Amino acid sequence: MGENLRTSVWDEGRVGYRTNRVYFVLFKGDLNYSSLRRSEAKALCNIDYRAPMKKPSSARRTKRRNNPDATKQDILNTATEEFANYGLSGARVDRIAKKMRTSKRMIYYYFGSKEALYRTVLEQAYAGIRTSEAETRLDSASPTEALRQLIEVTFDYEEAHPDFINLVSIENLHHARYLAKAASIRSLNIVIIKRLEDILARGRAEGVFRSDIDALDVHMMISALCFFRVANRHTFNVLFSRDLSSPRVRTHHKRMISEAVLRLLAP
Amino acid sequence: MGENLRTSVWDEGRVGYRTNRVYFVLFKGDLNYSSLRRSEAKALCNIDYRAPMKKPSSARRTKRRNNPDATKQDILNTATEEFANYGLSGARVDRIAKKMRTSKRMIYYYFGSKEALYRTVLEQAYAGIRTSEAETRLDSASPTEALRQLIEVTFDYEEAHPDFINLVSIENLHHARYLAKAASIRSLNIVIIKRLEDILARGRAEGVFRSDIDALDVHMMISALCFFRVANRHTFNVLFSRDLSSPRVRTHHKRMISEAVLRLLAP
DNA sequence: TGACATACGGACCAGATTGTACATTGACGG
DNA sequence: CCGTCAATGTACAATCTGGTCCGTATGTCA
Repeated sequence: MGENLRTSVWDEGRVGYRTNRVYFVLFKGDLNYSSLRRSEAKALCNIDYRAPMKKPSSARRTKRRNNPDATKQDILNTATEEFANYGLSGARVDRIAKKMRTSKRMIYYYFGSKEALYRTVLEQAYAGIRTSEAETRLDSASPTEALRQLIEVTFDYEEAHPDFINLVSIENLHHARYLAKAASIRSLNIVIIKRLEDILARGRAEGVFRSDIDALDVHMMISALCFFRVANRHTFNVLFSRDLSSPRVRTHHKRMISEAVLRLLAP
Repeated sequence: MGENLRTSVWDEGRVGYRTNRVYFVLFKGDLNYSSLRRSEAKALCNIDYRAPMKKPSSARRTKRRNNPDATKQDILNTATEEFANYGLSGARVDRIAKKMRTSKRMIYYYFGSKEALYRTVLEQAYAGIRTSEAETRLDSASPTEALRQLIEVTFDYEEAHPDFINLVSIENLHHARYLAKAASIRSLNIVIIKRLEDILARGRAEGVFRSDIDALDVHMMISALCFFRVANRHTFNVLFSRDLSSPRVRTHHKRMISEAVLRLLAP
């Protein structure tokens, strides 16, 4: 390569960091070309290489406070919003960095890569809904009332967390590849199924629920009805001019969904 | 620009199309830089500009067949798959080009930009499902039977077209921004609502349907239940180990969904 | 107080990706 | 045949973007 290469740099030209000059090189002998790194250029051209290094803009330079936990959570919160809005490929690390109080460097310091950050965001989001469900107590009531309460909790949570809904949609577009790597999530989700099974068993014993529809079916049905309203509200609104997030519609649908599930479960 | 610019080209250098040489330029006076176009370089440097032109690799050079319509449709089909699998930002124009029988150039020739291509793909996909629905005749039967048939048609179509489902999810992540630009789509979708209204009206007249749930509610419910099974099958499978696309589950759910809607509508 | 590990900032690199410049080739009317 | 224009192929160019280099600051423990 060396002998096939010739370089030329302007008079008074310094090839270096933040200089006003830009240099270019020519190759002979093949179709490929490439610009040189500064270090290569330095060696090849024997240029005075002085990195000017900015003066730290003295004025508005607040004292740095080390706070690893806050930094980490700041990154996660900002990233959740970014990934939920733009997807994994659409999300921009630079944009996350700009919105944070810290720098892009820290994303890589704490999470290693964009993909790893996405995975962490996903895990945190799933943990959110499941622990929220787990915290609501509803054992006392009748099976019918317990089920209605469970439905309403799901409805309310999904209404209140469109970011989570988006993340689930996005993850499905990825064939749940990243979710599959988060083993912890699975055990969290078993809980809600166990709970549903419990309610269903009680209802069947009392003769108020049929037995050819199992807990997973019911969970799917509840999820489907609640999820769609949030996930697809934009296309629905564009196509049919009905705003699914308006209070009136929300109240109506909340009752309707409960009723649909309960009616279906009647023997 | 002219006076701030100095150029240099190698001895015996021809700056031109497919030449072995590459030229570089230096700017003075500001931080920006840019390489020159060939044509600019030609003018500025007074270089002998002779485009060498590749010899057409004689051997495997099949005769070109002009076929604009086929080319266009080839692009659209390939792009549909790509966008459905990767989303708008995740899709790669180069990857589409590679899968096609034609070149990337043609995408820009016919569609202008990646985004415009996406918009066309979206319109075509929506047109697909609505015309498919419009083609099924189901006026003869009783309201209950007509509704059941409509549900099953929707169910079957969405099962058979996961690409369409993905595109809808993707479009919702974009807040339906691109769908909103496709005015034609809206009128297509009104048709199915009109049809539902018709069935509901007949059913109410016969006293078999309640009247506090309207066509849009019913459409949402049907869509939600059918859509979720396809859209969220991956996360569902990972979390609960139930394959929603298996024939057994499909049959079960198809019946269950019809029943859920019909039971809800009963007075 | 000073050494060491952890936390941090910002320029900048390298490769990926969209889009374009510029050429040739095919089809078709005259 | 020949001019013209739509259709097509190839090699770039411009830019965007994930990720890293290298240097500095902060805290803490002996």
